[in-house]
Amino acid sequence: MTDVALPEIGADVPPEGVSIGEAARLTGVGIEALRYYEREGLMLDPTPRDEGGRRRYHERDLAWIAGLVMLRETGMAIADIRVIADVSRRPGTEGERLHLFEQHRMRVVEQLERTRRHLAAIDAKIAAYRRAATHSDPEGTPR
Amino acid sequence: MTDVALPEIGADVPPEGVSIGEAARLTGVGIEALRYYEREGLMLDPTPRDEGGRRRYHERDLAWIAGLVMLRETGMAIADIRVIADVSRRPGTEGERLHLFEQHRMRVVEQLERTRRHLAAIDAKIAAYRRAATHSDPEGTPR
DNA sequence: GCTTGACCTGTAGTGCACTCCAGGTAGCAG
DNA sequence: CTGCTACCTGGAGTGCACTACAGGTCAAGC
Repeated sequence: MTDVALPEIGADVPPEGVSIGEAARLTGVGIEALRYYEREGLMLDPTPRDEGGRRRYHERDLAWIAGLVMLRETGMAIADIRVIADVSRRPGTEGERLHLFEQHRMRVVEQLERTRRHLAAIDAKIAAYRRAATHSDPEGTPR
Repeated sequence: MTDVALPEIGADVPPEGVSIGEAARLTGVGIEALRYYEREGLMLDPTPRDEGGRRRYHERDLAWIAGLVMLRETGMAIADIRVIADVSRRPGTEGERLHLFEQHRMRVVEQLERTRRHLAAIDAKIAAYRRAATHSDPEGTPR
């Protein structure tokens, strides 16, 4: 699993940019998905092309994609990410963007707490099975 | 918290059980999804019926459904839950079940860490936007 | 000059997890 | 008896996020 933090990719991106294949490798996203994201308007601008019409991803593009990954993996839908991309394209919308991120943050925190509770339940189940395994305990054995 | 093995619903379930509508309300799952889960073999047994052929959910059924919700919300696929349901139906498979839960636990922990890192990234973005908002800082402003 | 590989576009297909629908039954209120 | 509501079945439909494919271009290596 590629470790994609945020703005930084952790690899040197040449000033002429990288190919879509390289971008896929660096971000962990997959070529088809990168084109799909672009089609869906998730990129800030259409990715610039070389003379032959092939996409060239620059450092800021990769950083943005890392942000997309972050939003996707925290459960934001493509349509909602598009909203963020749309406002991010327009200057003077910093307050709006802040609001969107704050909103999303709340959902992520909620989700995190929920998952933590579920993890505790899993731990309880594991503990019960361990007890059942060691001193074969017919009562505490869960289904 | 009385029973460690079976998670609690937090409502009294009458001994004759509850209807599917009530079960949906209590578990938060939705009538169609409950029938779907049963069709897909996620329930331990086919839900018992009353004289008229309508499903009656008892406490242990609701507890099991709560477990399904927990597994689903931690990202386990229906097919994988079916595997758990299948082994849980067969006696003497406690070791196998333990293994399945331990495996899932690892994935959940990984997911949790990933989400925590994403949350930190979101916080960083929010902080940057806040800085940009207060003392209009053209450089540190993120996209 | 030919092949290979990576890329391109536009469109179709896939997998998953539900969700809806048509057409029917059972029990209860008025 | 007549609605009305909640439930039933089998099967079709939906929404989402990709993913695959057909048919083509282009640059580099042999």
